[in-house]
Amino acid sequence: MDEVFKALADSSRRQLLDRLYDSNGQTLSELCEHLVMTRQAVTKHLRLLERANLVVILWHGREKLHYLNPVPLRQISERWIDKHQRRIPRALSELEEGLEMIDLKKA
Amino acid sequence: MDEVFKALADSSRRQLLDRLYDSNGQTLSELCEHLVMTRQAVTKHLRLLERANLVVILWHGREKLHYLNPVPLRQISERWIDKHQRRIPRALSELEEGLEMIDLKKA
DNA sequence: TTGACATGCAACCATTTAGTTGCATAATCT
DNA sequence: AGATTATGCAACTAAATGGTTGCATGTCAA
Repeated sequence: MDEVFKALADSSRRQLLDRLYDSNGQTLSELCEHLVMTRQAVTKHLRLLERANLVVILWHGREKLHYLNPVPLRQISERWIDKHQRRIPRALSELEEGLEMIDLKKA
Repeated sequence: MDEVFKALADSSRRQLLDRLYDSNGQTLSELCEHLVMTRQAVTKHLRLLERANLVVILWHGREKLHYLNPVPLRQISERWIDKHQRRIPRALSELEEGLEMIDLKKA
């Protein structure tokens, strides 16, 4: 799970995922086209995404095709994010309690 | 949104959020108790969480109380993660297409 | 009022990260 | 076969990150 969070931490990498979302199965060169950095930098980002299993690679001759794998995203949602999200009302009421407690002391 | 993803990238910080999930409104010292690093390191992590608005701080005398704020998590879910998650079936069929395309060429 | 406790601030350090440049290799096209 | 294209690999650099230590400050309690 750590690798997925780490992979998502960089906005260039999230951008790459977004570009694959728009058009899946792009080659490395295609992914580089609208980006400012060098191809080698993009390669490194994609390698991280691949390690985190967020992107799957298919070789087609000398071309490297990149496909999204949305499963790890579902996993971090299910295992972590949803848990915290479900507690929004409770967290807010606890914060309110905290505020009251402080004000009581002050009064 | 970037700050939230960055904040979540570190496992110590996710752990801190988990500890607040178990018991909201803890002081800095309390949060330090079961961790291996120094108080100052924890402070830095909490500062990042605060900047990302994942944690809200209430001062109570000399004590700093930390409360969860689950809203940013909901936001990154709504604005980013859900979008990608919703496309699981499509992403998988695109990957399949890719595989077929390659196999066709080979045959 | 003095001592203990909760926290902040600053300087420093090692590692990781995000990027670069330069060169090598392999597939494709003419 | 030769030129072009798609990619990989390695070495290097600057900046960010995660951690430390040492000392300062403010609050509480005896």
